[in-house]
Amino acid sequence: MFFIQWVMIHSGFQQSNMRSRQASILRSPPKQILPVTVNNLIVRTSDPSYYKWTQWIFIQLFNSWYNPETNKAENISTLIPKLKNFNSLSEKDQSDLLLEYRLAYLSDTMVNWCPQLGTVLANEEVKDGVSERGGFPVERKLMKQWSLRITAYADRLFDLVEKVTTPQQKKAVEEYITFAKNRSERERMADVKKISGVFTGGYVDHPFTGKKIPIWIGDYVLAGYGTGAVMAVPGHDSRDYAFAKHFDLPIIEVVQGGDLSKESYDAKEGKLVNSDFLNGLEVKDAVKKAIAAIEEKGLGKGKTNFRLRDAIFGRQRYWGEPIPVYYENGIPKVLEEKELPLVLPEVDKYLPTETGEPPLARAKDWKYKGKFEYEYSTMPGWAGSSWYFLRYMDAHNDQRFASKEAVDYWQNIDLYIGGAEHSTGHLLYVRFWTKFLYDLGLIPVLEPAKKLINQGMIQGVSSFVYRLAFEVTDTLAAGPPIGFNAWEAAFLTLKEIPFFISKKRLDKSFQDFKYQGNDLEINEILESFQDLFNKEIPNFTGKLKISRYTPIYVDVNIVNNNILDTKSFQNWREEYKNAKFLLEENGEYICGSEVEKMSKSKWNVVSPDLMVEQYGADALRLYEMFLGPLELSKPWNTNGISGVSNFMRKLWRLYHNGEQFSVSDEKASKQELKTLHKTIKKITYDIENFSFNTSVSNFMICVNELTELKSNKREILEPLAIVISPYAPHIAEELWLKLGHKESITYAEFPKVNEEYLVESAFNYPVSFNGKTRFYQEYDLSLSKEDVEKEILNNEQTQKYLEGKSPKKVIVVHNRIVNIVI
RNA sequence: GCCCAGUUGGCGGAAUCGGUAGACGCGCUGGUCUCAAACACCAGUAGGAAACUGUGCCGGUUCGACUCCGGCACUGGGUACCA
Repeated sequence: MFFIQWVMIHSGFQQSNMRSRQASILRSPPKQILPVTVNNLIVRTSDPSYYKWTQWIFIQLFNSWYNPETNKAENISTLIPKLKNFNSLSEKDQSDLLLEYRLAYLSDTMVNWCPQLGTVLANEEVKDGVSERGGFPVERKLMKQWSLRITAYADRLFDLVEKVTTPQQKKAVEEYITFAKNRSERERMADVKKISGVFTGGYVDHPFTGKKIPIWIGDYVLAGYGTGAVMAVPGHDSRDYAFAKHFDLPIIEVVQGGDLSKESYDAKEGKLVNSDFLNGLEVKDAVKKAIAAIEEKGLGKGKTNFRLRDAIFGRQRYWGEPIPVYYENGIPKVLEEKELPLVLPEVDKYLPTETGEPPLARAKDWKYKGKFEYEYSTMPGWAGSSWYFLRYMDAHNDQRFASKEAVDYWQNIDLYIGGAEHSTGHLLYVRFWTKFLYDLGLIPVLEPAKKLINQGMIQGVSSFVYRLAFEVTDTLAAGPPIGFNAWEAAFLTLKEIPFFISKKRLDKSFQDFKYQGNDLEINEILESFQDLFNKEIPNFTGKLKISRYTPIYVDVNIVNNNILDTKSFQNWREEYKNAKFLLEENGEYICGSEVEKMSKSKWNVVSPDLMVEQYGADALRLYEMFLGPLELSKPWNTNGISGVSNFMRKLWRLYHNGEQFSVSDEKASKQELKTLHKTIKKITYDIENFSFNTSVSNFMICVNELTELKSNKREILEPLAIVISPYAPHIAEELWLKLGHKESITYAEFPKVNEEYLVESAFNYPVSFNGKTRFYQEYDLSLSKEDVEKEILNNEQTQKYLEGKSPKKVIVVHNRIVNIVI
């Protein structure tokens, strides 16, 4: 099923870019890969008939608060009686007060504001304090933003005991609750080498020993961490340790196991020492006991702190669902259900206004009831995707997000497969919205999915070329003065003729982007470039100096095995048409490479379309599975696809004699049945365990064995087609029709294993000495453990390895292994 | 920095409960077919002459460790406005 989402533009000014991105998303994955296309189940979150309900859910969030007593979301009306003097407040004050409780609320949040672009930037769009696009300064700015009170659900998002969960989900939950802190703090944390800090002059009393402890401020401490308690463990935290060493502060060992004169002991394992009533306890127990003791003394209370922050819900972009809010005298109010959807208004440009308001502020006469301003920010990309699993259940309902019958019937997703990179954002919000809708009694489930698998991502292999930067020296000093034109030409040449150095040669001469030393290699480089240079400008007398190099992403489609096609490179971009290269001795230009996420900006995207054209959709499907475990990330490499393609040809041949379809109705042999049932057993196991890569291997083994047996029996080939159909649906369907069936193979029953065919009569024992396998010995399965032991000790080869000694111990694991300890 | 995952031949990977390391495929080498090439087919392919050694590194548990435990290194992902 397809899921088409908003495509956001990065920064307002690239509409054409936006169109191409949208197109590329529509194109991939190639729809032939999917066995079934259910056209009426396409869900577009950008379609008003869909986002009407996204807006509707937002209104429910606005109208709700989280009741800590019942531990669930409730309508805001149940809150009002609990608020003192609520009715005597002004309308504005009432609104402000309620906003402090609503699950969708306006708040002041810190954002990366770029005044020149007039927009808020993602952290990843900010590099070294300037915008990635355009290099404009970025400042941290406090902004009124719509936010969702996801923290109200922190306990429940983290609470794994709550009804449904799987180990995978637990893992995912842990990923959700990741560290939250703002950028400047992160930058300070990253800079751990610098140790700076100061004694404040103040002291605190130790709650248990009563000793006075001086308070220092360190740069590496997070401002938001903890709640006012003073904490430092110089013996057992490497940063605290470095800090204490630097300022010569006392370091007291409290956990045994390290050597504090040399380094900190950070491991949280070991017995406590120098800790009064905690001495002798393990760290875990000591923490519990210390918290209990603090509570007993009335000094504090144990509390679990979640590293979760409320989710900012407003975006200063055009492409997104309008937030169904208008302002009446500065008071935010939501639309009524019958007024939905609030559709995106037309604007002249997808740019912020001159005064820095979001693009929606450009819309002419876009006012609620003709007089009240709408909210100008839009919803983030994840808004629509936070509930689309529900819409699939009833995609065309215009009365409700999905009918009650549908949500009761379908419940939740059986299996959610998504990349780990989605865990933090998307999944967190889906689970939050699901719990919220459950609280309101709108859906019967607490979790969007019964099971969750984090599939690995197919990564790209980026290639780099290295451009050298030169300086011209001695232009005036050398010989007769050269004319202005020659001098200018030199600079133009440097600009217009980019010089690229091959990776291996680069590695010999450069470190950390800087040219190191004046070795032979680099002189050679200079000479060869000087030659090129002098050819370009005959009367040039200046000297070249290499200053540094810059790695540049190069389109992977013109690189093969790290070797650059230099001709194609020159044609790739106008600015490189005069490019010169310093090659390896064998005349090749070697590129640098790195494995990373596929991304247009990294020029490492390979499209599967070509693969489908060349090998077919089944081969691509099989190959993708064959690449490795579902949960592992790996770089996309098409080198092995011919293997699965060959396999499919062999499979086809089993059912054919030359061009002719040929399947016999003879009884299958024991051997053939064994091969078939072995395969059924393995594939059944693999499907249950999502181990699709080994399935493909086993189909190959099966087809190889059947080819060997020259098997073309219907009794074998018919079940085989069914077993393979989930993996290679197109070819299986075609074979199925040729086998004479009228109905699609999709409806055929999956064959069951018959263990009878798999029974063996003997086992070939690996015989090992001190754990090393030396030879094999076959024994009948009926032989008991004791008999095997007796037999093996009398074995001629055993005697050879024993060299006359008598074994200390003989271990026989029945039908598994023999190990003799000498 | 913090959180998560991974590291096995030339390459992708297999080994299901602690019990035969390298299944299957790619690549490579040699051969058959061909005037030749491609395709196809056959054989070999962790290293080493061998004894043996080998699953990122150091240590531990065990008769036995890719698998379990402790520590470390490196790579990838996330870190909240890419979705």
